[in-house]
Amino acid sequence: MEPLPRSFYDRDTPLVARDLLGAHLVRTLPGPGRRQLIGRIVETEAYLGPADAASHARAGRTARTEVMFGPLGHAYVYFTYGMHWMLNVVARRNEPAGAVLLRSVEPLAGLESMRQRRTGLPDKELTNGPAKLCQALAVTGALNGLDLCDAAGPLYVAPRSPPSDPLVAIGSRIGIRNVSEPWRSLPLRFWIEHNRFVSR
DNA sequence: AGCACGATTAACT
DNA sequence: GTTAATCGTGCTC
Repeated sequence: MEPLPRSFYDRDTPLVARDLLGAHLVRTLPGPGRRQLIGRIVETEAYLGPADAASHARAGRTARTEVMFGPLGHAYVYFTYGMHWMLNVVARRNEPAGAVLLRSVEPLAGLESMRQRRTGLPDKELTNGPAKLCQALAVTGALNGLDLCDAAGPLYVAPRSPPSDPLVAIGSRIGIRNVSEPWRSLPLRFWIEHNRFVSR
């Protein structure tokens, strides 16, 4: 399947976050089988440039944030809470940095492999959170900086199919309670209404 | 060199 | 509803 073109990510970060809803996240596992795990993106958040107090980019250009200042459509994968990985896609326009956090996907293919990685948990908890989907799809820091516009690579993003627009709900971002206003309350979280794999 | 805290999760009362 | 787990990052001294 064709990946979303790099130009898709060359727009205001919130627009990209909204339009990623329904798109497919395709993870090709290493090894002879090249088994594919697929998740439909159902929840995202936009993180803007250095002015955004909730974004890691607030620290400016550092070793950690470097990817967010780099080429569009690449993966920003970071480690947090001493145990979790989070996956973002670099997207921005007229901003020095910007990325979309993928918060939840709906499992479409490779469920057996996801269950293996998420042992003992019910299917509805497989990928309904940013760290959960990384664990289910075997996304770690090894994929940081990866080009997500390359379908031959281990991870890429494909357009939604069918291409019809999903019903989108909008709210404030999660997990940033210590962040100053207005950043804490900006409507930068997007999810597909009524989807059962949205977090919370 | 030390420290506070985090774009979270799972388990618990 | 609360809390432990667990460590990289950025900031202060």
